[in-house]
Amino acid sequence: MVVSAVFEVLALPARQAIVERLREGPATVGELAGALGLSQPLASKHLRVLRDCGFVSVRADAQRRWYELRPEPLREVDRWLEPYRWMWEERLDRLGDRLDAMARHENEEK
Amino acid sequence: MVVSAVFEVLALPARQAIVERLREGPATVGELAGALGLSQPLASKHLRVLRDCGFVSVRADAQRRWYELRPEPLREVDRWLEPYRWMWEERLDRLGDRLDAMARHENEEK
DNA sequence: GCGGTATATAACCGAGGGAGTATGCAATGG
DNA sequence: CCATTGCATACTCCCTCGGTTATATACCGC
Repeated sequence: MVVSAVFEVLALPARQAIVERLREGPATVGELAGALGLSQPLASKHLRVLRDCGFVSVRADAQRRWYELRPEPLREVDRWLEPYRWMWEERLDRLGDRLDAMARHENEEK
Repeated sequence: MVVSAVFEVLALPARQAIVERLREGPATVGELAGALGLSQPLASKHLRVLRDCGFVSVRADAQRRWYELRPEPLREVDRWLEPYRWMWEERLDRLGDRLDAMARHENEEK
């Protein structure tokens, strides 16, 4: 999965809203459509895109489909962002601090 | 600046490539176009979009225009990502044992 | 000045994709 | 069984936007 595809998915406010709503927990198509003011087919279409990109997983329950948020695509964005963080995290503005951060990262990875 | 607009900018591989190239330091339009295989007008148009969204700033030097990466939009993405990080980061030790255990349980179910 | 360079912008075109409508289909519960 | 519910898909319309071409503007060296 290329990260630009992830950005493309999030570029649409409707899809971003779905992702944000799913942070609260799994939801069905009808719930999402109702909460976000989308028609049911449109919600289904967006969810299809989200599913194809790994943003969500589906679980069937009778006629209902429970969509759940998956971490991987957002994690990819997080990783893509990594080499830019020095631009706003002032703890790294000195060379010594960079090494310090690397050491901390090692520890955090357990 | 809405974060979905930031995502929209990065959704295009060409613009994402410009951003990545500018991580190495400022560059002129011609340099960027040459390095990324874009026509000059296209590079200018993408840079216009990037400028309108605060991704880059420009400095005039004779006929040259030096474009430089600005942190703010990417920082916005970083902030937007914040409430999702618990999904893949294990650093929940500060939230108490109960939440920590719940998160671990979630991960193991995958 | 004049040619050459570097960039921005306008005009135009074509494809892609978001949104609506209609339909198909499976599972449900009465 | 049959009407209803919940969802997915096909089809269509149409507008946005990426990309090319052409042109305008500003600045340099000579």
